[in-house]
Amino acid sequence: MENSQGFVQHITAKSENYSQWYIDVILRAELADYSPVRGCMVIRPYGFGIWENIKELLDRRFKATGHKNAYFPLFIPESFLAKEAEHVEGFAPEVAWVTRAGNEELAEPLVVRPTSETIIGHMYSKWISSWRDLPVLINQWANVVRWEKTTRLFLRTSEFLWQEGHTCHRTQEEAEEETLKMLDVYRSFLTEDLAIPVLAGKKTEREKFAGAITTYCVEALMTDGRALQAGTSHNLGQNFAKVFDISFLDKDNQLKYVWQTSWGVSTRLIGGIIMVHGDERGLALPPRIAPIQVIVVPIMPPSSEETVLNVARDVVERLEKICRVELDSRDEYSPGWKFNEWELKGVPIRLEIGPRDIKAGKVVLVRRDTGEKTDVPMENLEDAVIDMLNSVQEGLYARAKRFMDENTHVTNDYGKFKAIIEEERGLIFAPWCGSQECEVSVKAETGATIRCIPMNACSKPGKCIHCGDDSTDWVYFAKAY
RNA sequence: CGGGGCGUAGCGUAGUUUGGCUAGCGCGCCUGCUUUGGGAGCAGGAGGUCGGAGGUUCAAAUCCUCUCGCCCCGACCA
Repeated sequence: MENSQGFVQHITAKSENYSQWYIDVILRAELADYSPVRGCMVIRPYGFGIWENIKELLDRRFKATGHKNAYFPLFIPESFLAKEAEHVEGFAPEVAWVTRAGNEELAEPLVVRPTSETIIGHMYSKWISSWRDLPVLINQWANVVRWEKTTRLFLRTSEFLWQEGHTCHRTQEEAEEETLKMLDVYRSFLTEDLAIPVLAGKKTEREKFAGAITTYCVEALMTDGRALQAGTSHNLGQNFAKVFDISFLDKDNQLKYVWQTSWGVSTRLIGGIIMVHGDERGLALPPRIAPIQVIVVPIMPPSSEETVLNVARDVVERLEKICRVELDSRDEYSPGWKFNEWELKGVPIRLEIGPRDIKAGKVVLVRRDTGEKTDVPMENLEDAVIDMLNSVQEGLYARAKRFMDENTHVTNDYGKFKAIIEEERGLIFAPWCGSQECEVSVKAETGATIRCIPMNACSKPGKCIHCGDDSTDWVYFAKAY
């Protein structure tokens, strides 16, 4: 496939077939590949590099808010999952079972964790006995398994990587505070590090986590106009504390149940990055999480090959101190080929250096988001690279924010609502009466769901988009992944 | 899980309707030479049990049955 500019030849045009474009980008940029096991994917080194950067930056934010990492088992006794009624109902259809080891049937079947509330709850009940043991602030980086009927690379796979935070608190207020704090960690992480603007809000009863009192979320808008749930933070109340008997003696000598939270983001974020920032040329990675931030492409005609390579190596050596840089000195590919390849892979900055530059004492920087080329004197190298990395990070965010703003519609006319969902998609901010009947009907009639009730509630009175009764909230609707 | 489509070399495909000898082409790959500022050129070369299993037939990529996987559109979920 060749687009009008004649650059990218190996990926489907984004404008023609978004789904195929998405898959092509992942496979061609070598982020991931299909595995021999249905619904499972292999995350290749370049894709895993993105995940490693996500982990590092998020982990730093978790540590800064007082959390510590731990690891709980992959296998959970069947009986645990069954203890919380809503929880088991929510997850039962998609759990994988281990019923046999070698030739022996297990006395109690084990489930492969779809999430770890239950086994962590069990452990917490052993560890907590006094108000002095609280709060417990633990996170785990792990894989989980949910047997999915329809899978899509990164967005929904039967096994995926994520982090799940699980905390216990002395009071309801403290748990709510933690839930919102971690939601804000996600919000700031997505906006600052992934350059993805989000809506932060609360899920409706229907959309909330199985077993939670309240689920908060960050929702992002993909460039095809569909919303993606990018992260969730749950206030679990005392639901799990009661069934796993996580209790403590409080200051007033009363035995009380703890108040819990859990929160998570997954490798799905990588799908979000692709669909928010990617373009006709392929991936475009925010510098903060790009495995390679600067790719150095030497232009080396045989006569000056040694000279150019030596200067290029010096440049790499200088840049290694301030960013993630690599040298592409492969001789078997032409410079033009490399330009396209690294653009497809979304590297934020390309640094070109050839005989002409060396003569002039400069290098050429090309930014991925705009394609703009800049000559930079050799002595300003570090400053220019740092400035440009920041500028690309901001540029990607600004572009994504503009897209989200331009694709957020406000209406209380159901006819218009249907037309928007049908024709242009995007987010629709509309009044809602609060009833599940209307929520379900809207979904059945348009395919759109309530993505969230925004945090800073809109107090403007309105009439429900569906039934016309007085609204309780203005909410965001969208078709979602 | 329902409806539709597709599996032929690493990738993209022709051939399948109407069975027939050695399965053709492009890209990529290997070797050599020339090249190098937006996917370089020439020459030579390697690579296939046609997704898998069974069946029909003198003969199967092609027909039949079953099965696995992927994609698209819906229903369900991070």
